[in-house]
Amino acid sequence: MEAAIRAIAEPRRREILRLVWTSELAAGEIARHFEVTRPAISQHLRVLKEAGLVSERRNGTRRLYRARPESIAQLRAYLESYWDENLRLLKQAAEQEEQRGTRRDRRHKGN
Amino acid sequence: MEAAIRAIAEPRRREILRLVWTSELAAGEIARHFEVTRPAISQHLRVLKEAGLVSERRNGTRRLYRARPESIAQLRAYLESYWDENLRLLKQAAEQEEQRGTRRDRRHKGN
DNA sequence: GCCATATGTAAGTTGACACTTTCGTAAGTG
DNA sequence: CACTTACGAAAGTGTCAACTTACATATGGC
Repeated sequence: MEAAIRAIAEPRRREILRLVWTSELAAGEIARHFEVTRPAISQHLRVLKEAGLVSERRNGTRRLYRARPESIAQLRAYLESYWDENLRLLKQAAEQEEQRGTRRDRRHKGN
Repeated sequence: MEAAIRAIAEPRRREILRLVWTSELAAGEIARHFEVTRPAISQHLRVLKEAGLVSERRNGTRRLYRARPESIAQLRAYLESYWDENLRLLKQAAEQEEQRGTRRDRRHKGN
């Protein structure tokens, strides 16, 4: 999961991921979309693969890559839970604040 | 935006962000939650601040940090649109595939 | 078997980055 | 005005990451 976040933090990898989202593409075809050298893309593909975000399939001399929807969904869910958990904490804090407010007059007035 | 993604790709910064999500905290208080030195946290705070994810307010000798919900929401929206846009492309591709399928018998039979 | 095609791997370079230790500085406290 | 507290800034270090240029490897066609 940690690897997945780091993987998509790199803009080029987000683009690659988008490319193989809808169709299986060979490494060379992917590389043709960019201005960097092919090995550079190869390395990005490895990062994406090790993060579980893409799958690789060999066909003849070519290697076909495609996005793995489940792992992507997992990553997405992780981030969602991050935002949501924090939002929950925020709400909770607000409620406790309110609680303290309504209870204030019950405390003995010192303090 | 790019800066924001890179900012939250770092686990420690995600933790910091979570800490200041619900309450404004001084740099020192934040640092106390971690095992690294205070300057290290100070640097993380700067990254978060430059990414717009936290705001800084000075009060006496202290600097109080707190999460900026709007920018966080923006980041979240950016990621959402990334997933959604891709999902849309995926659906579209599937539909076109289906289109091609139903139209196949209308094409003159060669090929 | 020979040659082209498609691709990963290795090694080296450069820059970024997460840290540390040291120093500077501004605000409170006696 | 010293002294402490709360910080960021500067400078140095080790590691990692995104590249590049070779090179190795596997498949397919002739």
